[in-house]
Amino acid sequence: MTAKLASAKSLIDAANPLDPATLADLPPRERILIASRELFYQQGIHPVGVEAIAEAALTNKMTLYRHFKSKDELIVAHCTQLAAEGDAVWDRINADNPNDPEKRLTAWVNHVEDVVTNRFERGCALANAAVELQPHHPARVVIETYKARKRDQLVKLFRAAHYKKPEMTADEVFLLFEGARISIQCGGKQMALRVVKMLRDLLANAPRKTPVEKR
Amino acid sequence: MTAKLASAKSLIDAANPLDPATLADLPPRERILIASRELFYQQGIHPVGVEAIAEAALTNKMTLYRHFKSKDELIVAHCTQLAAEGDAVWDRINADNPNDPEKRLTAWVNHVEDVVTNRFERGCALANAAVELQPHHPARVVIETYKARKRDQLVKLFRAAHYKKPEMTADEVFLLFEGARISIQCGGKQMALRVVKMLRDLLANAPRKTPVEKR
DNA sequence: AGATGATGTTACCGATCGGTACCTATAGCG
DNA sequence: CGCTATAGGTACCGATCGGTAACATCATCT
Repeated sequence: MTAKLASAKSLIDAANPLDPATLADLPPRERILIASRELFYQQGIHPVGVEAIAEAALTNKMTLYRHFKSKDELIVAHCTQLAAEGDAVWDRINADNPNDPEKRLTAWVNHVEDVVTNRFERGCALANAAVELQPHHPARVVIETYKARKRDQLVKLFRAAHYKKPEMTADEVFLLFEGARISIQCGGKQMALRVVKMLRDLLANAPRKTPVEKR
Repeated sequence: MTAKLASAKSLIDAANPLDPATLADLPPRERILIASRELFYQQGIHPVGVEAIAEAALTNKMTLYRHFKSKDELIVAHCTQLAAEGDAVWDRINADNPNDPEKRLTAWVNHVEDVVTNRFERGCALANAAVELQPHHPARVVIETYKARKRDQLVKLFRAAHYKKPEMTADEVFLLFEGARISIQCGGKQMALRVVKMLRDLLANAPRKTPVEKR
């Protein structure tokens, strides 16, 4: 058990989502999506068969195909679910820090710290899916619009915080985060951890229109 | 044809590597590795069968298995080849700019510009492979040592150029590049292009031990 | 010419894949 | 009770996968 327990309030539940007790009372479609998220993330999309997903979801292949016309459609639903969860994290950051771009930014960095330290040993599930899926796969547009939305949200936040170059700063922050998550899988766990300090330095030192009072 | 022709001297040949005339006089093992590089990059590793590789290499499955004991061993050789090619690019940058860390840095950024603009629509082939392969796959260590070597080479270069924080600056540059390449596949082509300006700004503005004269 | 080793060709194996047909069991509801 | 819709179970299909056996072909070297 390397992860510190209760290190910081996390924005994502960490209980084993494949625990039978956790799944028991959920409808089949939700169980299938939970199982997909777990298996796809751990093993990738192509190596995981629909039968394995059905078993992990405590059901069978026929029920799976009653809810999803094909594996490709399941993949789209899976990516849509991941995007919705990412949006929910962002919404919660905003709701917890109403009308305060400054605190929202630091809350987002804290979330990044949580992500690269305690969770997601295989990086960003949506980026991984984009790597595995051909450019014409219908799930790709879900991923691309999600990533574009994340970047735009960061731009607006930096603009609200009166940074001089909100687009530029958002792009830097965005790319550093993406780079850190892909590097986790390329052995750069230590480097991925250093991204948190980089982000905090960047937020503190990037030029602003009006200087911010020290806290 | 969007790519500018002869935009800048590229460090990588761009001729179609699967052209029969290109392959004709090469020994089977090299043809197989060339075909693997192309097919694995365009379609990913898992979706590409050994038969398809053999056909693209103008040979057959038996000859492939005479040179590689298994598909996994071929994958390892494929990743080793990619790492060697990446090292060759770096060596050439160094050889073209002897004993001049400053010019080496700008040459490296020019290479990055070439990569994100004219080539590699599917990002870094080694990072993609890491995404597809399970953590225990023997090719993963090849990828991880390569990525660590790249980062260390950047650190040494920034140290030679008398940057105040060579590790920190190298990490930033490395993560920005990695983030840009993974973002290419997530629809962020435009953002990936902006990474060049970020890198040039970063090189120009990161603190140094001794200021550099204007050119 | 003869021998040798690498390569090309075809056919095949067992396993697994995505997807479907068919039937049973169960739960809600009148 | 009986009706209906959903879910579980089993068996199966055609296609493809990684990998192998056996044989034909070819170039090379002595």
